[in-house]
Amino acid sequence: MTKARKALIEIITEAEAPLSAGDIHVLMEQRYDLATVYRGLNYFEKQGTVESFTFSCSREGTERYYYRRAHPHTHFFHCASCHRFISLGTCRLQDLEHQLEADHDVAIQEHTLYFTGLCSSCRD
Amino acid sequence: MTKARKALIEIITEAEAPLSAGDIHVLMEQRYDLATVYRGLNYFEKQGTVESFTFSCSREGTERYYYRRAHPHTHFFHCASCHRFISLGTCRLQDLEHQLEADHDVAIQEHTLYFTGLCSSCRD
DNA sequence: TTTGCTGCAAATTATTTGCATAGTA
DNA sequence: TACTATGCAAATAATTTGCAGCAAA
Repeated sequence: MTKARKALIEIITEAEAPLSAGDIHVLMEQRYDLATVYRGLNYFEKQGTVESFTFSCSREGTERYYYRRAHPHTHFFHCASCHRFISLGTCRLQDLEHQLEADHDVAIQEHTLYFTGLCSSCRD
Repeated sequence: MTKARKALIEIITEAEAPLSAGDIHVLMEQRYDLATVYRGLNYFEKQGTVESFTFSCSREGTERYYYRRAHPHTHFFHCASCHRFISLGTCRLQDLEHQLEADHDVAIQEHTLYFTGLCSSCRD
């Protein structure tokens, strides 16, 4: 475990919302190369410590966002106005997943789910 | 409505699975420029005729996949072995969405959901 | 010492855009 | 005719990779 990876996983663990590679690079005060950030993210994702989803937002463009994996894992809501992510607590898709497996004869291993809309502050 | 857009929406409408811009370009036998395909896709997505999600697959890399919007809309399962998309019928997230709106005080406008795993042929 | 990580720079790839031309209403 | 889409080529931007040097075990 190198300094760069320690810093990386610490930042992800303490973040309350998913972060892009660029976000993390900035939070590290650019002490490590962007390529190092990407390699670290891929490493942790392969380990299963981190998971990610690709998200498009008019302001930020399309980027991959990374967050610490929990069990059961978490999904996020993205506010289209203030562009913040809000954690929606633990995943509630188990029942649906089992129904879909039965109905369509597939074995589901993973899913990606996120929501967009307006948060309470931006709705008013 | 131009020829290029007619061809584009016809291909998407007849496809049983989401297609990438590259897929569509090939299905058009490259009669139209890739830039034209992208512009057409953005046009139809803004119209609400088409929707899309960004999907990463080891074989294909990260690409945006487009499909015809239905009401209620559809989600897809992607087989990690044969790399085919399977439609999972109409969306069953309404109840969960309302629960989440109540629990987290947000107004959900959209969601993105897809599953990965093994299809029945590849599971054996 | 040996293996694997990092920095740097360059490559890759999906997607977008500027501009002149062609097509549509 | 007037407006908008298309083709082509170049630009963007996120992410990956080769290679040489450095750090960790």
